[in-house]
Amino acid sequence: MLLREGETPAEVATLVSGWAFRFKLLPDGRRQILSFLLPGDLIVFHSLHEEKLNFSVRTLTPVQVCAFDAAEFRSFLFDRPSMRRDMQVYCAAELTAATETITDLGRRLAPERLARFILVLEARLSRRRLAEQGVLPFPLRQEHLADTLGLTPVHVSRMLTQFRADGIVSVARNQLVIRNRNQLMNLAGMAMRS
Amino acid sequence: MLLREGETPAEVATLVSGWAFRFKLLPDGRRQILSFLLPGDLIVFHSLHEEKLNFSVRTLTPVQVCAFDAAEFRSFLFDRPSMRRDMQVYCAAELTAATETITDLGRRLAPERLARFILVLEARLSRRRLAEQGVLPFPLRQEHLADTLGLTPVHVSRMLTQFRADGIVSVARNQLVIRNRNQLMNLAGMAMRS
DNA sequence: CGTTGTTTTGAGATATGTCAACAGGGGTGG
DNA sequence: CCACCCCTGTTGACATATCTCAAAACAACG
Repeated sequence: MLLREGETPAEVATLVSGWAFRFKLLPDGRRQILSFLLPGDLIVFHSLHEEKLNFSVRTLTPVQVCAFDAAEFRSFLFDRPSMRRDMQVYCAAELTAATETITDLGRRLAPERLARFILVLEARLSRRRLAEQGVLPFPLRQEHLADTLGLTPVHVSRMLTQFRADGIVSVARNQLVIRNRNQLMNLAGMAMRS
Repeated sequence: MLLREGETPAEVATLVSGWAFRFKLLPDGRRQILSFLLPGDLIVFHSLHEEKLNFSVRTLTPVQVCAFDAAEFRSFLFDRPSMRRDMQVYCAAELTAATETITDLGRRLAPERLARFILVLEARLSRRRLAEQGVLPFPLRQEHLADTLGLTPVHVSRMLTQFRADGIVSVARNQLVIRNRNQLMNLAGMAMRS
């Protein structure tokens, strides 16, 4: 466990290696995973300018982080125009991602959500050269998928076995392979317009 | 209709009076409302630093807007430290709101979602002195509620009549009154500690 | 090899969706 | 001022996606 909702961390950190995820816990134990953090991501970016963290963060694999003093980091950002620009872009990107997630959870069915999740994860990993040719590292348990997609672990299991049966993906321990990208994109409602 | 997804608006605007909402439309017609814009809100804040808008915006009531040249506005922001700070705070707030919405859609049942929606709407309106004592202007049709909460209009209707029957709220044309705040907060899972 | 944590499978339950008919309200035109 | 109409909301019967519970099969791991 890296950070707990409600804290005011004195440090800001960057994920150097490994995976983590941001999530919220409801009083009755339900959990919603907000996003996964990959190498290169700023860990508390989302609450950089809030009093208190409004989510928790937890590691998924062993990680290496690189920490900065929070106040120092903020003023550093504040003073450097190029950094400032970067942060704004980063912020816009996060808002865009959140927007997509909201649409997924509010208006898409389970198989659609799963398909999109896989595709956007692959895209993020590819950009970092962590995935090639539809082969991605995949440290998530089905419970993580469930808590990300707003589903139940058993329903995730059923959909994954369905996906496998249809030859769309294969997922072994810690590795996911996209076997039929067309079909996956169809399911995701991402038609290829040439 | 104010703005369409995919556009690159040359102007940035502030909502002076009236209500609008941001939403995404899926190819098959499903719609997800992302947020409502109230007087004082920046209309394209969420895509201020993106190439293209990744959502559409539409008015809910007649509105007055105050427009600025986008490029000018950006450099204005960029140069003024106090403005910059404001934007960062605004951005953090939006991210926090998005986080809540994701949790609502992913992990809460319909009545919970509805209760919370009403309460956070009231809070936003109160801060602007647009609501007093649990009486709020309410220009939404049930279809808007449905598209916000990831539900169906008929299910929203059922829940609202239930809420009314339980004496929790009453909603007439364009006005919603919170009649039993305790019960509403319970439903919302916002227990009052102390 | 046991043990513990994860995934799979099945049967049955439930929240929410669909379809369709009806009711009310408020505008519009005659 | 009335009659009509369209839009929105309501209600009922039924359909379905997803959940729950529980057991069994697997996998990882000491």
